[in-house]
Amino acid sequence: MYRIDFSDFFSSAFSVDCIIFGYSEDKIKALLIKRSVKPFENYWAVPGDLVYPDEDLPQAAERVLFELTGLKNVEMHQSETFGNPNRHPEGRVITISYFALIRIEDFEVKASSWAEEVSWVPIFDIPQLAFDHNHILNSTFNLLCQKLQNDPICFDLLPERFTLNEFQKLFEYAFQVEMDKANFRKKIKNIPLVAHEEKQKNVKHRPAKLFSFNKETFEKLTELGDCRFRM
Amino acid sequence: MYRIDFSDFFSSAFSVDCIIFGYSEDKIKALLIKRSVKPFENYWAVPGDLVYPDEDLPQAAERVLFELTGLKNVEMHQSETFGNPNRHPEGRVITISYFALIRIEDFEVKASSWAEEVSWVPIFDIPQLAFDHNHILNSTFNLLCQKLQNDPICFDLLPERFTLNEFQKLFEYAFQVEMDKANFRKKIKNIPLVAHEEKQKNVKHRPAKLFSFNKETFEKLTELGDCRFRM
DNA sequence: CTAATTATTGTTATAAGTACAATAATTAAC
DNA sequence: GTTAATTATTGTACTTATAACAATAATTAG
Repeated sequence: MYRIDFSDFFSSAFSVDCIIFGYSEDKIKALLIKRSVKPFENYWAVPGDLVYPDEDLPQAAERVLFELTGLKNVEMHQSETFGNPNRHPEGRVITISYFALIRIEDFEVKASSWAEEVSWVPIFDIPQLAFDHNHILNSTFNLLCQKLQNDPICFDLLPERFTLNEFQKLFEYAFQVEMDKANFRKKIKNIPLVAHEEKQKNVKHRPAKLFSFNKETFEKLTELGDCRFRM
Repeated sequence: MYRIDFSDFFSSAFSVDCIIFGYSEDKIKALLIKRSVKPFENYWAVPGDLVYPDEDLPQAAERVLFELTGLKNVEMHQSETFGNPNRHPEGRVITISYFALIRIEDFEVKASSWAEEVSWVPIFDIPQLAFDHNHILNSTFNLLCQKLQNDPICFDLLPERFTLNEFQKLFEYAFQVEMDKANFRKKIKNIPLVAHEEKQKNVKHRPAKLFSFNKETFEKLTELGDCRFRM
């Protein structure tokens, strides 16, 4: 027996918002779209849209991201849910935010559907966004920073082959600090990076060696207790 | 201009589920209720219910928790959102889970509304629960373990005055490991605990000194960079 | 007063973190 | 070629943290 009329509650909608992080030119960036529809027409926003009534949330996030930006095959992680009754001017819309980390250079983005433009914007240079998207983005970036400290997800942002300096500068940018090169190398020395013969190109100084990260190797070591990622 | 009929999407409901963690008898426990209504009548479950159409999510979590268990004035934190289209047998219900950490001995819980019974159950002895509540609870406990390692939230579970052994056993239980007493004390020596004259009572051996944790003191030190909680 | 029990503090060795210095490899200018 | 400029990489000395284990201290129960 139900205590109240169940159907009274079916008067809300859900959306997903996708925060896509990338890293280039020593900066962590987020993928934004320019809205061509009301409300907040012509505002920059995080890609997001309503979820179909029978659609699972991660699938919705993938679909919406693809429709607006052309991005597909990116691994999405849930971050936070925003449900203030007034957050959407047209009705009660609760939004579940998802985030992904991608290698900017491996993907091509292209505005489509009601997205007029797409752009990678450095996380510390975000303009005023539609809805409560500044709040959503900030909150998700904080979560990213948490995760950067406890899981080896930085390698999802770095190119497949990277220099130790690119690696270091990712953390310097995220936490807005300067780090000592020698000490950074000591700190990461138990992460099983693969060193390649190949070197950095097109630089006007001594080129740095390139490294890559193998997730499987890392996880094997972690299981044995021989390795733990902590920054 | 909208691209499709906006109102078509308003056909879902949402709920909040409240995971309340406590610590007693050297065990981390979760507060469960026994359902007296369908569906899943007579199953144990996490306290949770539908959100009113104009209600904010944290408020809904507080209200629902109070209605079912009599608990109030607990600080709720959002954890994760579960939206599988089939998770609720009666329709599309997306649930946002919240968790709180309380000192069991400071609160009284009492079943009410459609909760027939309430009980504190050790986290490693949870029975089969209603809906996808086992999944929700496990996932939230994992989140708790993450947070236990990076923030001084263990002191929300411990009594206001605690022994170093109670402190240690909280971590031993959470991570199911044994720790060396002497080394544990060294590890926590930069956490600014207040030592009291008062000692443990009603034990049949040398009583331990009681300590307490001052959040403000801790946060001042943290800002200065003199202190960082990591376990 | 003594045994039992747990609290608390020490010891030693090894590993990690910090600040700074030295050396190595490359390009560009001459 | 030789050299200056630039950045990569490695090293040194000192301080702190971690780990395994041992010793001492305070209390209760008898």
